[in-house]
Amino acid sequence: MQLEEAQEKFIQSWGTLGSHWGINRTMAQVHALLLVSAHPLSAQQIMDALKISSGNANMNIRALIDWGLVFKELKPGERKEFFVAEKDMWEVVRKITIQRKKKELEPVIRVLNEISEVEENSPEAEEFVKVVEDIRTLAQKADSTLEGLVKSDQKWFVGTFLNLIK
Amino acid sequence: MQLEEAQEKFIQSWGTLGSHWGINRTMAQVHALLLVSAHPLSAQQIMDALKISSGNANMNIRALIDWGLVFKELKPGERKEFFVAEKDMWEVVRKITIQRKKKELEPVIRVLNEISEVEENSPEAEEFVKVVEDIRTLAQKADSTLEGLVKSDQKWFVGTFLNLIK
DNA sequence: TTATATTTTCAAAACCTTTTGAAAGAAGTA
DNA sequence: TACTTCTTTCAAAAGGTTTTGAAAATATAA
Repeated sequence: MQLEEAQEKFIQSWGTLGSHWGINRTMAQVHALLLVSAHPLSAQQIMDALKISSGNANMNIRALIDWGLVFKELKPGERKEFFVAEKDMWEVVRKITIQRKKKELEPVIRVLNEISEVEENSPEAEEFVKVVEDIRTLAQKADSTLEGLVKSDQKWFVGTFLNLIK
Repeated sequence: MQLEEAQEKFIQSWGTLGSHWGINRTMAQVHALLLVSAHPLSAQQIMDALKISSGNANMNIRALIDWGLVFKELKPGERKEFFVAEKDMWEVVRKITIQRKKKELEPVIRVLNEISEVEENSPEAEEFVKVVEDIRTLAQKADSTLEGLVKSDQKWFVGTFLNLIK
């Protein structure tokens, strides 16, 4: 397979994966493009490569920067900005985990805490509390696990931790 | 807080979480409704409770059954079908993991395997292969981890495993 | 068989998210 | 200052997904 074809496939595939992961398709494609680029790219180059508008490019580049997945790079003498991707995949996983934990898991845990204080004055209410407590336990465990993952380093995770689970 | 208000909040919250997890909002709400119902519900009761159409209810109930998150229950003497949710949260997590692994992770791994066979006849191609290999390693580790999670039982996971990561 | 209850299908409508591109803004240059 | 280049904004358009509800299909009972 030739390089260009492989890059194309990678960008498409990463875009699809991203769209299942709270990262929109284009955002993931921009990230993929920067991942496989040997050099930093300008907004214009990204627009051309992915055939997207300036507004779209700008919006998604900014979002990627917010997530910490892409960095600005200024070249001396050049007015325009260039962009590079975070290439350490462990960092990428960590940063996506941080965002999703904050946006998804934490709000649910807050609601679960709230509603587990329902008055247990009927069999239905007792049953309800049981279900909610069960979910809350699991959600808090998941939260700790992700917190641990975010804090751990890759060597330990891949080297030690994964051997335990298999 | 009163039971009804708490149930309402739970259903909304579960719906929001679901929509970030490859389960559409209504599908997650149906699941939530069944989770907090003390008794099996008919399609009509689900339609009334969530104020959704018959088509919508039917479609999402069927999807939940496909995922193994909801079961049909037939009552003697009753023509209509009743539905109950899988209430073991560990099973719920397992079943969602199975689906998402199959639909998202596995296809990406297939593409990564394919494109890592690109001809390494330039520095760009070598760089590309390095990035792809890196991702492939992580993806395969993630796959093993999830496979392990799917096969492990909750007691071990929550009791032993989680203490290691904190 | 016919009548009735229930489930399923699917095209159209509603809804939500993403993308576009023109215009405005910002920043450097002459 | 005015000019050029690049970035950002945002209302409208496009695109995608979900929902509706009438009609068709299915199942049971009489």
